[in-house]
Amino acid sequence: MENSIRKKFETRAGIIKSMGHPTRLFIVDELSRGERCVCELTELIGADVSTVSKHLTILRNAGIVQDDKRGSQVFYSLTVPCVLNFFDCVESVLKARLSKQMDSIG
Amino acid sequence: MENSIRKKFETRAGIIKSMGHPTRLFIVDELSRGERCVCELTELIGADVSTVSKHLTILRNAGIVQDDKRGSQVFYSLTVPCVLNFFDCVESVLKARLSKQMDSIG
DNA sequence: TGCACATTTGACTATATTGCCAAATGTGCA
DNA sequence: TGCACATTTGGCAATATAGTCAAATGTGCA
Repeated sequence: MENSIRKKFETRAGIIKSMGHPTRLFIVDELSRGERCVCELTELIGADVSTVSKHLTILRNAGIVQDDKRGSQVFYSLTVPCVLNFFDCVESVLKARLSKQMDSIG
Repeated sequence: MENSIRKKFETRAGIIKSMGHPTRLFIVDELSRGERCVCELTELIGADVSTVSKHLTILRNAGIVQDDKRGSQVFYSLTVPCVLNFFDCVESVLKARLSKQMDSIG
């Protein structure tokens, strides 16, 4: 694969990869219903704040979320709504997976 | 996070994660133009066949691609066309990232 | 059967990711 | 200033992932 092509796919894969983690996908899902501060997300996820913060950093670096510091809190929100389409497609994949399973059982 | 919720996001993140690798994203892109055998993909990617085969296994297990063995060759194709929407959204994210950069430069 | 070709699998090393704790940083307020 | 709270960062151990080579498997054909 030519180098500029490889770079192109590295950049794009990086964006997708940032959502390829259960906690981060949960965050995206949660932010689809509005902005949330780190403390709210931490409460919902039930992990260490530092862990949540790092996941948010990964999503921010990818460009999936943006942060808004207000007072001592930091509110995160989605930068681009289209990431929600991922969920629909993932459901299609799951559906296709199931019908394949059915076929194999007969 | 409750256990059934965690599992739900693990399953879905796994599907997304399978596309979060440059080579695998390239494969998805290439398959959007029709089925390809392992040898063709290997040629295009320029990596070891075994590496390509393993990437294809990951995509197959995720449910993104399906294989069709014909003779001594194995042809891969997309199971669900909607994964191509990912590309459009990724471009939006890149665009948003760029305009943010512009803003920060002023 | 035996050979050429296509693909997968196993074993291994190198590298990357994750999560936790502790410490640092930043903010508002008494 | 000093304290409480929110968040980020650094360091570290456990785990997961990626790539390579060698070997195994499967197919078609002479």
